[in-house]
Amino acid sequence: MTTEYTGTGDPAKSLELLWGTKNPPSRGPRPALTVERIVAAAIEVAGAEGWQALSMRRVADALGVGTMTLYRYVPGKGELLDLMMDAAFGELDRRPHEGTWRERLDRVARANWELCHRHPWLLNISMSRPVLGPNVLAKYDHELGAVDGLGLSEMDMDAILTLVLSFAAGAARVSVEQSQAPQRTGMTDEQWWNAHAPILERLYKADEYPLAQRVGTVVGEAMQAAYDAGHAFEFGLARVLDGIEVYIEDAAG
Amino acid sequence: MTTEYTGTGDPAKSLELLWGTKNPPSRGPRPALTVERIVAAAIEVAGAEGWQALSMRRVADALGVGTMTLYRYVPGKGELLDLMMDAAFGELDRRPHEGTWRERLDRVARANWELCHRHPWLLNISMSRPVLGPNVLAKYDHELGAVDGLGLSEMDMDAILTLVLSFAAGAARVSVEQSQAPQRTGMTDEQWWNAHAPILERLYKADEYPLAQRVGTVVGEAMQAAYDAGHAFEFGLARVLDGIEVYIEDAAG
DNA sequence: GGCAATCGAGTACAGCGTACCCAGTTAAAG
DNA sequence: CTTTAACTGGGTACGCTGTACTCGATTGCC
Repeated sequence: MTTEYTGTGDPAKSLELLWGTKNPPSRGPRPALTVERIVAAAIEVAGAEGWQALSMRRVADALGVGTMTLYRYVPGKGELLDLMMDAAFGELDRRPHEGTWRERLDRVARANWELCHRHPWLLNISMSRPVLGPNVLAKYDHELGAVDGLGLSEMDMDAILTLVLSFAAGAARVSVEQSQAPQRTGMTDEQWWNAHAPILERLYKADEYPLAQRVGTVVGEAMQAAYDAGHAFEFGLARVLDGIEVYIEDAAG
Repeated sequence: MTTEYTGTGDPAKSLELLWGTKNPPSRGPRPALTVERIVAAAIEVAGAEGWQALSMRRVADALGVGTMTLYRYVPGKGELLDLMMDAAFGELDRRPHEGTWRERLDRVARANWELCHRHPWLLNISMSRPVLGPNVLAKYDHELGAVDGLGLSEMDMDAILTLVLSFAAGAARVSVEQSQAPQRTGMTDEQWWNAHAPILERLYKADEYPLAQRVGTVVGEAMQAAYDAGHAFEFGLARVLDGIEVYIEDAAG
C-alpha cells in the first residue's frame, strides 16, 4: 500500500538544492542546519526505523528541531526523498571499470542489488522520475562506461543499462520484501504456511491447479530453506547477460 | 513516495474473503453490499481518479454508504488491495498456450505489460507478498504452462517465470511513470527540460559527465519522440528471451 | 539606529485508516 | 408472541500524516 507524491515541489528548487546553487544569506541569523544534515538524518531514520516511520516530524525530532524548521531547507517531503536518493547513489563505487563488458555489467548489477539491500527505501522512491542530482548523473555516467567502446549505438547502450538496472531492482524488491515479510505481517514463515494450509490442501485435493501445486511445493520448500531470492537474482542475471551477449555478438558479427 | 501497509489484517480473514468461505449470516439484516461490489468500486476509483485518490472514504462515497460500512465486509485497506489485485488478475487470458515456449513466454510478458498499463495501481500493490487468491493461483498455474514440458526442473521453471514477470513489471513501471509524469509534476516534458537546461548546460560545458552527456542527449531526444518506454520493453524482452533460450538449449543439449 | 531579510517553530487544517460505540433490523429460541 | 442473540449501518473520535500560515527573534547592511 502506497501513496504518491505531493508534487508540490518546484523541480527547479530541487535542483538548486542538489547542486548547491544558493548563495548563503547575507542578512538574518546563521542557519543552524544544513540540507546535508537533514538528508543524513532522514536516511538514518529510514534505515533504523523503516520506511513507514519516515515522517517529517520524526526527522525533525531526530535533529532536535521543530518540524517546520525542515521546510526552511527543503521544499517538501518529495524533494527530501529526491535528495536521499542522490545521497545514497553517492555511496556507489565509481572507480574505473575493469575486465570484459560482461564482468563490468555483472559488477554494476551486483552493486545496485547490494545498494537496494542497504537502503531498501530506495525501492519505494525511484519509482518516480529521478531528479538529476550530481550522484544520479555520475552514476549514469559511470555505469554507461560498462557498455562503452563496444560499437553500440547510444540508444542500445541506454537500453542495455536500463535492462540490467531494472532487473537488479526487480530482483532486489522481491528479496527485500521477502526478508521484511515476517516483521511486516507479524507472522513467521511457518505461521504463514499454516494459515494457508487448509485452503491449499482443499484446492490441491481438487487438483484444480496442478502445475502450481507441483512447482509451488518445490519452490515453497526452497523458500523456507532461505535459498530463493539470492538464487533468483543469480539465475536471472546470468540469463540477462546471456541475452545481451547474443545481441552484442550479433551486432559485432 | 509511498507508505506501507497497516498489517492489521489477519491473512486468514483475507483468505476467507478471497475464497468465499463464509456462510451467509442467519440472524440480522441482509447485507446491502457484497465484497465484489466493494472491490469493483475500488478498482473503478483507482482507475478513474488515480492511486492517491483511493481512500476508504472515497470508495464508500462511490457506493453511497458510510465509510465504516466497508469494514463490515473487508478487514482493512490492505486486504482490499489484496482483493483488487486478485480481481485484476482475473482479467488475464487463460486459454491454453499455443506455439513454442518462446512465443508463449512472449505472450505472457505482453499480457502482464498490458495489464500493468490497464491497472497501473497494480505496480503499487504487488510489492507485498501476494495473498493466494483464486486468480493469483490460476495465473501462476497458467503461466507456468508456458515453460512446462521442456524438461526443466521446478526451480528452473519458477525462476524463468519470475524473471520474465519481474522484467515485464519493471518495464511497465518505467512506462507508466513516464506517461503519468506530466500530470504528476504538473509540467510538460518541455517545461521539465527547460527547468533542467541551465544546470545541464553548465555541467556539459565542464565536460564532467561525458558519457552521460553523449547518451543522455540522444536518449532525451528519443524520449521526446515518445519512442522510449515501448522500445525499452521490446528490446529488453528480446534480450531476456534470448538469455533464456541459451539456458534451455544448454540444458537440452 | 532602523530596515530588510532570514531563521526557528507553534498553531492549524485537511486528509488518512480505523477503533469504538450505538441504534436499528432480522431470525432463531423460549 | 415475546425475548434474545446476531448482525448491519454508520457516526464520532483518535492519532497520524504533510504542510500553509504566522509570529517573534536574530542578524547584517545602510
